[in-house]
Amino acid sequence: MSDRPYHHGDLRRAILAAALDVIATDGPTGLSLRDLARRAGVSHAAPAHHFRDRTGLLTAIAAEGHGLLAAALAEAADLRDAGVRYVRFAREHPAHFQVMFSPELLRAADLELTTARALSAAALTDAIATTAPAEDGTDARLARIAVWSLAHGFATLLLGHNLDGLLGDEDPEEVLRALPMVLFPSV
Amino acid sequence: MSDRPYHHGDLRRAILAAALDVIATDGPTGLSLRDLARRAGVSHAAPAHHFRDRTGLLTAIAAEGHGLLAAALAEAADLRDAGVRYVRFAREHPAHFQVMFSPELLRAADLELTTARALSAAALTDAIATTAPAEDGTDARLARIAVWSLAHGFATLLLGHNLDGLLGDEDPEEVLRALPMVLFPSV
DNA sequence: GGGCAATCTTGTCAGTGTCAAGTTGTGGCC
DNA sequence: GGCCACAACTTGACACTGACAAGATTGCCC
Repeated sequence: MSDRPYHHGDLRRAILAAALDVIATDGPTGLSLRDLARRAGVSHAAPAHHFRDRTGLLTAIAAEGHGLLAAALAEAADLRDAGVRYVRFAREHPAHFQVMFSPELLRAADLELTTARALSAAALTDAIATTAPAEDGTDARLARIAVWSLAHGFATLLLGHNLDGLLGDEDPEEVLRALPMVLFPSV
Repeated sequence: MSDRPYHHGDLRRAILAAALDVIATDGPTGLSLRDLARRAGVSHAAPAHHFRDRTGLLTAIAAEGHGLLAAALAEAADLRDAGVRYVRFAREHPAHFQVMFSPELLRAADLELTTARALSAAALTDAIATTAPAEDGTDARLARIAVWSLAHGFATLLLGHNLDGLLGDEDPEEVLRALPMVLFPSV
């Protein structure tokens, strides 16, 4: 309508960026395709061509997120480092993280999503396998559940500002590092 | 409009029940005030009188959830039991749990919500204080973060069906009980 | 029994997601 | 170089939603 060119250039990327921005502050609920279109300076139906659906857009974000997470976990030195990297990912990509674990917003059967998810899952499994072989009879499967649960819970509570009062001005990563030791003797 | 009486009787409770039903399967996104009104057999604007807003309805659910959680945690025998009860609460009240930790859907300043939240927080703190006094220099604050993170992460992943493949047919509560021991030696 | 407040209805408005059909630009193929 | 198929985008429409305003009904309390 204005003096903008008919073709945006990289509308897909622009929409994704705007969506991440909105989700990071207002959550997936605050997302409006028409609003994203306005921000990108295109008509209200333009996003549909790239993502088909609202669900399609969120699914694309989740898939991208799993790719980023897999890359982050691939460089983990040991198991504890994997946990730290997991939380760091959640803090650096809060929108991705939130969407990745909201299954009711995603197209579960999407191929791009399922392969990306398999990738990040494998990265976590690898991090565990390389660090702690089951010398003491510890099940690798249980180890994965334990590390994943601890890191995921910490990250989720952190993003939801549920730990603000508890952490004070401490570095969350340092606190996370200390948690396993705290956990064991007391239980 | 039909032969139903003008006054519903307990519309507030009916709307809440229907909302919990919808959220448990479709998440908070799938919630529609008009749909809830239809289910209860009232006009589309009736719910507003009890909850003011969509946000008001979700805030009421979150407050109720914190009350239920506080009651469940109050009976915890020890710290590990508190974790188990936390996860059990999440499984028995998935809609409450989901809404309670979606701050962007809630009216943060709501009095009923903040007092209920303080109640559940106190219950968790109590469970920790009674069980594990800081004999070995362990910070109670860290213990709370640790137990909360582990239980919260486990519950969240469980509800999101992220552990289905890992758990098999095992009892989630038993697996959770084993996690702290798994966690310590390997990290 | 009369009024009054709580409860519920009807009507309306702007905003949204999605679909269908048309327009405009681009790259490739001869 | 010209043409054509296809991708990218627009316009228009429809049903649905949350929210608001104003009116109707009901039960309760003095």
